[in-house]
Amino acid sequence: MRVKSRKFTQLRNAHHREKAEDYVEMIQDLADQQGEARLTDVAKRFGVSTVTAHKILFRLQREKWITSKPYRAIFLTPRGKRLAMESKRRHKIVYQFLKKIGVPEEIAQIDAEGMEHHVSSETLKILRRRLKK
Amino acid sequence: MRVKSRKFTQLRNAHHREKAEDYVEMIQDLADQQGEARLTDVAKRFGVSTVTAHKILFRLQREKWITSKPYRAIFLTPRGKRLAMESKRRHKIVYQFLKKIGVPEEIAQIDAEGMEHHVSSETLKILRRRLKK
DNA sequence: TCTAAAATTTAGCCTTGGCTAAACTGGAGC
DNA sequence: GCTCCAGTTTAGCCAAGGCTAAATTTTAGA
Ligand SMILES: [Mn+2]
Ligand SMILES: [Mn+2]
Ligand SMILES: [Mn+2]
Ligand SMILES: [Mn+2]
Repeated sequence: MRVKSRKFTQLRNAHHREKAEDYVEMIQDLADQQGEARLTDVAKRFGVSTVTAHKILFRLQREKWITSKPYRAIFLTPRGKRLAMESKRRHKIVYQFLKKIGVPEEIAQIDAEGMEHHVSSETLKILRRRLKK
Repeated sequence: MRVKSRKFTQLRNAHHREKAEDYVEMIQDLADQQGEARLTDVAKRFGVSTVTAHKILFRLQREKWITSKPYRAIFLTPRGKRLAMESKRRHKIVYQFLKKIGVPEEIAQIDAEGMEHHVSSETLKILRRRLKK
């Protein structure tokens, strides 16, 4: 009986992980594109205030996904790098799958940004297999 | 430039709508299955305390998705009924699509519970078309 | 070098959605 | 009709993630 509610519990957990996934992914992108990730750029790309971004980054530092010294750039920990790679891979597969079945690029981008966090590894495997065909 | 961040804004909006969608869907289910939706059953099915469910239902009432009198059952407004129907339809299509491409039932249930809220009407149309084939 | 602008941090506010403890109410059953 | 119990509500706590205003630090340019 209580098993019925498990999917909602997992949904709540997914939402807790979401911010971490999107942020480490973004930090990796910025490091690749600009050499380093700065708070201002992170905030700009997410469309939030620097204060909000700063608070989220503070939590991510506490949770050991990133490191940074006051007023300096942000770096991924090894653990953070791993999460970034996995997240980017998942993101790309979901996005490409959507495009493959005929979703317009812009819409695929929006949908993938949300869907990616709710795709299990089992489902991901199946999407990837379809993508290769 | 600021356009780049739109997908994240939409993601945040989707998360605000999520609880409303899942709750009205559940209220409709309970009404169908037990004649009426009671707070205790709603809380049980979501795996949260009655206090949490009560607070969420209070907000949904404020936002005119539901009505209820103190210590009484919960009812959907016309607007709430419409949202429940649309949500259930979207949920079903996503779930069935996942099963169709080979995702095991239990996993499809979990993934669909999260993914459904991030599937645009354009993507939904495409999933439905594939489902019919 | 010094100063002003830009970047970052801090303070303090709000809403949502979690929780436990405790109070209250309606109704079932004696 | 009364009692008591299950169901509901209220009070009060917490964390996350949104904001603006203000303080602080870094850095670029004259
Ligand atoms: Mn995302
Ligand atoms: Mn649903
Ligand atoms: Mn759902
Ligand atoms: Mn989500």
